[in-house]
Amino acid sequence: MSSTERELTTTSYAILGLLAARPWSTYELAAQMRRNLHYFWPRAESNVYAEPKRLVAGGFARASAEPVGRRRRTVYSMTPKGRRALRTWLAEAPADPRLESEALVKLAFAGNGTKADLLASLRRFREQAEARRRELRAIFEEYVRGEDPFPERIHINVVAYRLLWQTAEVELDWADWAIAEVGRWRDTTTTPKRGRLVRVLVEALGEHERSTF
Amino acid sequence: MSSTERELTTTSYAILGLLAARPWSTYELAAQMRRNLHYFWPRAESNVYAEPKRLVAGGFARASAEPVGRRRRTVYSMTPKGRRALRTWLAEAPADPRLESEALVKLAFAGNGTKADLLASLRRFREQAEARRRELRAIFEEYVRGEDPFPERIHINVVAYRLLWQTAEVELDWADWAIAEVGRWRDTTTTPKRGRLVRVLVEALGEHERSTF
DNA sequence: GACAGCATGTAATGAGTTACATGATTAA
DNA sequence: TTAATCATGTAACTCATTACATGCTGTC
Repeated sequence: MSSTERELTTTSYAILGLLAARPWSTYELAAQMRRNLHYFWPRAESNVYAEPKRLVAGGFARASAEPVGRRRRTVYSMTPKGRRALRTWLAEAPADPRLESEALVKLAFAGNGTKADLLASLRRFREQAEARRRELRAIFEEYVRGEDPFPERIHINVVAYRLLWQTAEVELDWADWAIAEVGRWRDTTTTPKRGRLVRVLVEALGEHERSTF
Repeated sequence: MSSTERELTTTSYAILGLLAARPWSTYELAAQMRRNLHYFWPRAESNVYAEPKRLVAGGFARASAEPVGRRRRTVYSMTPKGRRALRTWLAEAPADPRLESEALVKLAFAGNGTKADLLASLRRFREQAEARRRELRAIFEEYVRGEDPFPERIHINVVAYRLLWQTAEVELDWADWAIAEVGRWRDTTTTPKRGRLVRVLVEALGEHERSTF
């Protein structure tokens, strides 16, 4: 409890959250991060090896080394202090979400490149969204078939996955529309009829009015 | 062109993209990043002060110092090398997008906290989405009134903003639904009727089938 | 017995963040 | 003339990434 103790990061709490269910080896933690958290808290694997060490240093987790042949495998488990920290953190307001999309940056500055480049970038965006939707669908089907690995967490997972699914849907639909729209342009710098573009915005706003009021 | 030259990051290209339009002072760059890029490439302001220096070091931009009272103000502009680099980058495939949502991490591990905590977190998520929608609506209305500051970029901005808007909409709708759903739970750990939860997933899938096939 | 892929890490480096500092300008 | 806020940065720190390394295990 020294005052020099570092603050835990969201990544710390993500690991703690996993440890709250049961002890995990680092590799299992990495696999689990890749399978699920990766959609809303992506981190490189090496981080998943580093973070538990920090948790142990702070007294939030315990490490036990099991030999596997000539190598060691470290299995981490949670301490009461870790559990308290997790509970406290869950009561705090979440930070603002953060989206990083290189495809949108490229779109924003597309005027400095060719129309073909922009279309290729949008198509890539579309593929990424479609890949995500495919992965989510596979998970959904596990649930429908009753083969989900953590049935006691289904209520939480359904809520979370629903957002991810709908986001992927919106991105896909948008990508199709955007590709068609850009396809109508002469090039990336010539502005098409302003009236039509403004109408797109008004329609977007309008859909909302209908659905909320 | 020394081989020790560092690679440019997406942030570098974002700044280059702005410089492609005209010279900017660092403060203006920061303001512009805050106003627009922030939605899909959020960066701390200090970064916006550091990045142009790296661009200058690499020969991608030029800095000119203008005194303002006893202080200096640095104005950056683009070099031909910078313009070439930007064009080349636009032709490359965009990296995978990346979403970081602490609210979703808290949802994923909500079983370790109270229902009240989870609801508070979801409400915060909702507020964040609503704030974003409000900001976007204000920008939209500028366009509708014909008061947008860069009318020559309207075709690009309309495409980009439409995605941001629809994403905000989905998040809002989801948040409302999620708050209602969690409201029906006894607590964060008791699993409600599995059948109903699975139906939610099936319906999500179903909406898609209808709209695409 | 070799090869692919799974499992388990370490090291170096750097982009980005937070925190701090202070001059200029405007409104009250 | 304050006070607030706009404008303009610097410094320290660290989380996270990329790149590397190597043991284990099943299979052909």
